[in-house]
Formats: sequence, C-alpha cells, structure tokens
Amino acid sequence: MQTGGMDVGYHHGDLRAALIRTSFEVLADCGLRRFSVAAVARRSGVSSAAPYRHFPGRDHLLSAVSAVAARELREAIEATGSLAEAAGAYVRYVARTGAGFHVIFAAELYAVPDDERREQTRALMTTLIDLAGDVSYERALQRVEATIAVAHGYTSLFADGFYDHHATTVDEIAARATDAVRSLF
Amino acid sequence: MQTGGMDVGYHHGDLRAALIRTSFEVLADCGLRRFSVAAVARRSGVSSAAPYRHFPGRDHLLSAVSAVAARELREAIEATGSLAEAAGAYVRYVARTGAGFHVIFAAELYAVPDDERREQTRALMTTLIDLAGDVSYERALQRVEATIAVAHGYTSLFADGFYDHHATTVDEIAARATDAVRSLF
DNA sequence: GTCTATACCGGGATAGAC
DNA sequence: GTCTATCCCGGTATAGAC
Repeated sequence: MQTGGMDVGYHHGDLRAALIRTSFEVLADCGLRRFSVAAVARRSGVSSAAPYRHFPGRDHLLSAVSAVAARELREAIEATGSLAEAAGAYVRYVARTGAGFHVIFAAELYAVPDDERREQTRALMTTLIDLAGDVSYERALQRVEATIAVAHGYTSLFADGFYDHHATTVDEIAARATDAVRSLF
Repeated sequence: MQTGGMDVGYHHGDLRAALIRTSFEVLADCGLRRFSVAAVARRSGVSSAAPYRHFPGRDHLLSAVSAVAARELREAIEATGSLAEAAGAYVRYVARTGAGFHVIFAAELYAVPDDERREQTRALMTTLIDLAGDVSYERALQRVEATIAVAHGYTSLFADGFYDHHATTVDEIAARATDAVRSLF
C-alpha cells in the first residue's frame, strides 16, 4: 500500500488514508450504527465503488479505523502518567474523533484478520496495564477495566446528549472521569 | 390501548404487548444498531406489516420499549437501598433484557412525542436522585451521573465481549460495578 | 387486526469502461 | 485508481384483500 516516495499523480494522492480520516467524521456524525461505506465515499468526494479498491468491505475499513484509533489513543494516554489521567485523555480523544472503545473493540471486527489492528489494540492494552501500578496482573487488569468502564461510561453519556441541558464542556466531563477513577484506587 | 377485559379473539390477544416483549429479545440479540421492525415482526410470527397497526414506525416502537424498560429498571432499583446497589441492579437488568440507558435515553427518541416514555424516564431519574442522599441537587445529579457512567460502562464492556476470556458472570460484573460506585462516595 | 403484495429507498458489492 | 452503471438484499412503510 505504500506509495514508495513516488508521486503517483492520481486524484487523491492517498485515498486510502483519506477514507480512514473521513470515517472518523462519519462515525462522529452518524455513530457506528449508521456508519456506511457509501457515506464515507460521498463525504470523500469519490464514487461509492472507489473504497472497494482499498478495502474488501465495510468491516475491513472499520478495522483500519480501529487500528488508527488504538494507536492515536495509546499515544494520548502515554502522554499522561496515571490511569486517572488516561480516563480524561480518553474522554477528550473520543469527543474529538468519534472513535472510542466501542469502535476499537467492536464485536463485528473479531472475525476480521487484520494484524495491524490486533497489534495496535494489544499495545493499547499493554500501555494501560503498565499504568495500573505495581500490582498483580489480575489486579492490574481489574483496574484497567474499571478505568475503561468509567471513561467509556462518561463518554457515552456525553455523546448521547445527557449533558445538553447544562452546557457541559468536554473538559468538564474529562475532569469528572479523571476524578472518578482517582477515587477508585 | 387496554383490551378492557373483553376477549377480542384475534390472532395474538395482545400483539402490541407481544411486539414490545419481542423487541427486548431483538435488542439483546442484535443490539440497537441492527434493531428493526421487520426482525421484531419475524420473531413474533406476524407479517412485517402487522406492527404498523400498533406503532407508526420504528422509533415509536423503540419509544414504547424505552418506557417499559425505564419502569422495570426503576422498580428493580427501588428494591435496593443505595446508588451502589442500583448500579448492580442495572448491570443485571440490562444483561437480562438487553435494554439499558442507551435504549432508554436513545438520541433518536428525543423527537418522538410519547408522554408515557417521558413520564417513565423522569420517574427513573427522580428515583436515582432520591438515592443520592441528603446533598444539594447539583451534587446529587453528579453522583447519579457518576453512577450511571460506571454502571453503563461495565455493562457495555460485558455486552461487547470484553470479559469473554475470563468466563466472568453477570453477578461478578454487577458486584464490581457496585464496589466501584461505593468507593466513589 | 392481520394478511399478501408492493413501492420505495439506501447500503453492499461487482463489472467493465476509461 | 476511479468512474458509471448495475444487481442484490433488506428495511420502512403503504394499499387493499380478507
């Protein structure tokens, strides 16, 4: 898939990457529920057939999005120093990109054999486990799960419009998620 | 909508209620994402047109499901004595029925003018606020939101197969959600 | 109140031109 | 590599028979 430094000169330069980028927008706007290859194509300004040159099908495109989201999220989390701050980083990342754990670990991706995605999701979990502190692996896993639950929970409420009445900002929600995780441990 | 004690003698007796009941199964099996009137009809053993005698469209059926879920969930929560236990009750209810906050407060229902749903969701929130203890309304709301976030987060992880590797049971997840909320306050 | 049949729409995916 | 054109499928919703 690499362009190898040559200017290939076709319409987009890198439609594959553009499609992945646009997929985030579609996810943010429509949710995983109404995510469609056709919508991504429209929004990218290409025909509905074009994406199939780069991805065999809808799930493979989603898998590529999952891999990118897992990497970017891990990088955001590595810039913090604790699980509590990681929860805040998660809230901000999902609010910004539209792709959270429900996309990264979407059930429909289990059957998609995408080594890149599997590597990136594994690395993300490893990073979280490392942040859990010097405890047993079992205990670390439970802490990570609790953190994910809190972060994902707040994010879902925010995304579902739960806070609309109070004009709550992303940063406020991120702070609440951070505080909640902090008081867990 | 009440049958008024008369035996009406048609195919189902009460197709409206049966459709709502079947909707829970479809939600549990397919998720909100793939929920469809057609699937509910198939599963109920009626034609795809039959539901439209009782509900104007997909969203109205979902709204009726939301109202029932809000009432049943409130009853389950009223049987507990604290927000922490309410979180556990929530995990168990959603695992059993498939309809959680993402259904009860689904964004696509905002536009549906269903007084019964609005009343039931309001009552559910009131019940939760009352459990938050003798604090300011603002503080109570924050506690409720934190509780919902934790409960919904754990439930999502469970539903998405996050715990499959460890053969975790519903009761274990419910206990973790309860513990997490307890350590929040 | 429920049926069969159908119109309509939109997404998934492929064929073949360029 | 992308286009246009097309097929298939399934869900929404309605019309009219029973």
